[in-house]
Amino acid sequence: MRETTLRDVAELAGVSPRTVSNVVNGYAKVTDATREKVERAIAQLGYRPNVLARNLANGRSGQIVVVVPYLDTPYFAELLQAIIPAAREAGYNVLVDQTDGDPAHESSLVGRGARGLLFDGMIFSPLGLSQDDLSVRDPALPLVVLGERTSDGTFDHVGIDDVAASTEAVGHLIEIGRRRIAAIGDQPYPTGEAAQLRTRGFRAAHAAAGLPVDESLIIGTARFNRIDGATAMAALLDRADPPDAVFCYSDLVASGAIHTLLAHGLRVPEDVAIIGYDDIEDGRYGRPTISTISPDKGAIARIAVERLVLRMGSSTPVPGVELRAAHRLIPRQSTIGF
Amino acid sequence: MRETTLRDVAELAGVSPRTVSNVVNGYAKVTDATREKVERAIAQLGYRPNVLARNLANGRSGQIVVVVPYLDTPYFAELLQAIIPAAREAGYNVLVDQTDGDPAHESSLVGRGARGLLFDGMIFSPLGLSQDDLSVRDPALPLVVLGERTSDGTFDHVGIDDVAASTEAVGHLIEIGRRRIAAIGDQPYPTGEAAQLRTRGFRAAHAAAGLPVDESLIIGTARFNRIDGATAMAALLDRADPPDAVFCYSDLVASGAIHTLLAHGLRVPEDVAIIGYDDIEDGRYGRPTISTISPDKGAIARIAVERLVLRMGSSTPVPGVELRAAHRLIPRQSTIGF
DNA sequence: ATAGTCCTTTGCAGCGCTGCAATCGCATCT
DNA sequence: AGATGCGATTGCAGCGCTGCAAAGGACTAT
Repeated sequence: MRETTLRDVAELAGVSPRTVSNVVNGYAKVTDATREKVERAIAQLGYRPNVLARNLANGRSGQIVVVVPYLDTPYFAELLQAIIPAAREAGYNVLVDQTDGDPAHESSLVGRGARGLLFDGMIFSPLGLSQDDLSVRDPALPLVVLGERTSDGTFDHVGIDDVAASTEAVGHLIEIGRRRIAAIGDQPYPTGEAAQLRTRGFRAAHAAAGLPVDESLIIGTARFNRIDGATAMAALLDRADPPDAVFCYSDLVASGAIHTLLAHGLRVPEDVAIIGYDDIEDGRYGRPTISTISPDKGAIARIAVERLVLRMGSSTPVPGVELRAAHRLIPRQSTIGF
Repeated sequence: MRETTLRDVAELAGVSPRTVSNVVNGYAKVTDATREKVERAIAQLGYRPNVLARNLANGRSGQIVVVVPYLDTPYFAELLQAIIPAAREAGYNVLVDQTDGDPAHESSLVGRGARGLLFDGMIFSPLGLSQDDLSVRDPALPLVVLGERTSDGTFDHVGIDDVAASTEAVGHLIEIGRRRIAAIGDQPYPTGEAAQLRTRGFRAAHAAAGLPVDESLIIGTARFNRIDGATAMAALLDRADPPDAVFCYSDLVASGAIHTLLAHGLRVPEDVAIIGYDDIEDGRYGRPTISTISPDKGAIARIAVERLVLRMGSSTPVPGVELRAAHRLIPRQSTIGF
């Protein structure tokens, strides 16, 4: 049994298919009488537009793809959670893809031949991809990049001011009287741009307060996971001169660090104050709750979708811009106590 | 500038469009000579098939949608992480949707008129949806349901044997000598089927060991999050007779419970043993690592996709079946120590 | 040499919808 | 009455691809 088509509806309603199309799309001027007739026919036949055909006819798919490194990282999951409704509101469906941070996979996605025309645009949050890889992409694909990149002028970039945010975070630790402050999460290599910006903020805050930086307190980690935080914190505690505060490059790292501290019988924040980054939901409910830098995820999602829609709608190239979403410092129990 | 089409390639290669199509799709018999000619033309023009047109022509979109209640729940994120590659291997793209557990949203998705023909099938992990809601859905939509439901015969259901798994989990606690065992996560109302199965296993394990069940040790929670576990555990510790072990209905709940225990200066598992459910990544790296029931997520994903593909490919109704993926008990530090 | 066989290649038509521009019908104006 | 204007409706053609069945070509068998 065939699905009912526009033509079927038109026949029943006694109008042309084109008019039915107009009704369905709310186009143009249609008399109330005609509209009603058509709508009755639609209801009677249970007509549902064939999205595929519509897409082909007007050359767009109405879908955008959001590419993240890991779906199971709370930050990305929460971001996605914000992007999906924003995109839907703009009339787009969201396809999700994950790359596992694999550079090959990441560049195959932005590169030519991707997946044909299944999506009209892409919101991409690269991880293992360096700046160069982004430049060899298909220039026709509307692209908005999230995170710590800089636009080469052919795509938009949305992020928060990481250096400023990190400076605030560390400044907060200094303000509450801490003097031996560690940093967990540095990644001093090409694909570690995000981490490096945070390290820069770490230094800036020290400089602003006239404090020296103990380089040995900057601990590198391969990723920003709980286990990384837990391990790094354990290493810090093994030292003769453990820190009295730690700036963690993600809330997951902070969570791992806190875990280690509690397991060692230390108190947070009394013995060691901890501040994280990302403001994931877990951090709001743990014990202690985690002080953090909260990027405005709703704004990031909204801005990203808005820009992407703009790009997709334009027939001429849109110059790439740098866009900043707001962030704020949220002091919680892990720095200011109960 | 138009994208190059099949016709352009055909012209350049000096063959018919149909032959180019055959080459692109690896169809039928094509001479090596012809194939090579065509492939050269494709490369020269940078031709990419228009997926939209292909979809329209053969009446399928090549996409399936996976609907989960929350994207930011690790269990769902990990499941999705398994489903996406499995679907891709079968030639399908994955659309992701989340319902926030909202019954209205959930039923609008499975109901008629959903999103037209944008997806060929759906893998659905309902939460707030009761059995009845599932039955009023569009019968033409191939559907595979995950979790703790039972099929009404028009769709497939994939899950693990929750009662057996829960029985094993609690049996393990009994085996290591615990006698006052609590359960955190019960949901004694219509949409709490998953929870109820676990409670049933909890009772079964007690019965098998000839132990009485202390009803007051069965704690209900609204969701399966960390905060729920933390709160419930705190309540248990306030009692005059706290438990010596807890069966948590998810690893997140377990994680929250452990957090509370450590914060109270108690030791896990020495003072209180904890076992979770889901085997999420966090549980493998925390401290202590969390003993858990590990559903074979890879198998769930594979089976779900396989069945869905079968349904989508069949023109006649496929009877719905109940499918079970394997699970296993993984004892870790939170029950057997370091 | 002719018929028969088998494999490769082709042409046609159409998936269901929409952009475009033409057309129709009606009311208003001179 | 005829001309003019304007909004509502329509027809055409085509988006780019594939299913189908038939045509073509090369080769073998008689």
